[in-house]
Amino acid sequence: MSDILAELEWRGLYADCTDRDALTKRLAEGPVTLYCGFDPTADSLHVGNLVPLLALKRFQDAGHLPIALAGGATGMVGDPSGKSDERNLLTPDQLQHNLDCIKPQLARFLDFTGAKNPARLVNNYDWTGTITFLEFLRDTGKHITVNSMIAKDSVRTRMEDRSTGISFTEFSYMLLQGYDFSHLRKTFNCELQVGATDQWGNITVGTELTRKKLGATVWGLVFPLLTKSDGSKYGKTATGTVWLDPKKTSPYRFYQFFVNADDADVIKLLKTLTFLPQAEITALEKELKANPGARAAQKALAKEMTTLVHGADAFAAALKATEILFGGSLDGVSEAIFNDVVGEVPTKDIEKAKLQKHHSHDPKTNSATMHAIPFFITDIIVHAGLAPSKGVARQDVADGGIYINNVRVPSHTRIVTTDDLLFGKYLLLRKGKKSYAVLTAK
RNA sequence: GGGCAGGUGGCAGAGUGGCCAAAUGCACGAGUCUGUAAAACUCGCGGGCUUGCGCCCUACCCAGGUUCGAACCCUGGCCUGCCCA
Repeated sequence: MSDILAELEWRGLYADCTDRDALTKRLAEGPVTLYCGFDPTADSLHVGNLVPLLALKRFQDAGHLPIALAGGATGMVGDPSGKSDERNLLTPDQLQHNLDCIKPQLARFLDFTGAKNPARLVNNYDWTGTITFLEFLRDTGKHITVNSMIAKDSVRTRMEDRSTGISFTEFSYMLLQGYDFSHLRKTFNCELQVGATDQWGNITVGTELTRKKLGATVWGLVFPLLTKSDGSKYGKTATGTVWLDPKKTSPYRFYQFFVNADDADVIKLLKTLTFLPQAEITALEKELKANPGARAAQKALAKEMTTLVHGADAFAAALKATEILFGGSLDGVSEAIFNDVVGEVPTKDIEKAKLQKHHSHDPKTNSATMHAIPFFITDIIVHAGLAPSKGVARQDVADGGIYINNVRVPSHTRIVTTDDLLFGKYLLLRKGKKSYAVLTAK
């Protein structure tokens, strides 16, 4: 059994542990059952969830038994950790939907079939949902003092915040999560809970509760929050969160997200998010230093992540689309090749009838009055989702940031016609350097 | 239940009767430079119309009111914090 803690530490995944020496010893003795919880706050996991999720896999690969916990109960309450505002409660329907979406995502990365150390997927609603309030107060609440609860960072920051405060509901969250730990210890002999550092307070409630209720020693281990070099949270882009669900974030976008990693972040990301061995990452680090322009590390990262999350085929398709779009001129690109791009980048349909060729293309003559509803470039951009409004689209064109088929659009009075279609049906739009969209004329 | 403070754009935070679509910072978008990087610099950043000057609409918790005119004053709500009971 390899030294998983050392491995995690090298990868920058070790932030803190409730008792490192004891845990190290215990891990060396044999397989340990461990768990990590994921609350169904959205209908998909996102890149930020990957660190703890992949950590479960790392443990499994090292011979331990991971439990992925879907927070059907905790999700009903809302974790105040790291949140500056009280959150709106999700409706039971939303929760159930989110839960249904997240479960397969959790299952995807773990092996449930192995004979030796199969993974488990549980839902804490199954054991929390039936507990009565009084039972909870007597059997669980009694063990934890409010004094210690108030001292937790997640609570204190909210208590110090002059404008929001914290509701009793969210305040109680840590007890619920702590209860999970003791329950899992009792039913599955789960001895370790892992999570991001913002879970530290919740985890220690669990270890304390387990000790007091069961007289058992369990451990907590936390990973650093995934942050960028500037300290901001990772996994958010301009367009929003990078989701694991391909319907919410296409594999192409997913790939692009990682290809765009900063030099300052990419090595850290390789360590924390991939399973690439140490030697390979060290080599990439050297390569990055020697020849940063080649961005080999970013490409390797994007490849690993896309393959891991979406599979080899999706990666191949994303790569192909990338090579075409970022390969320079579109000249000489055949329809067959271009077809590979369609569907990889965001695609929208457009009515071909409305793109009919107009007699005059001269913007100065104000063709708008001569033809029925011509398609101005600004309309097209908004339609394609590259700009939120026509005003912004107009500005983008004025800045020189809009391209049709990789040719810069000179004026927002530019009218789009069937002449612009590639292969008689596609329109390739680009905003800035790297935002692409394809419109398909039908 | 009472007293006090406060609720402004994605966030932070000015403004406290007309000069306010609202300072400043952050975030974000485009441009230049590059390497689909970072930093720097320029421009933009509620919506619509306009080549442009500019024009129109909707906005400063909600609902009313005072006023020629309100984010700003008044009344009544709702929400939050602090203190007292």
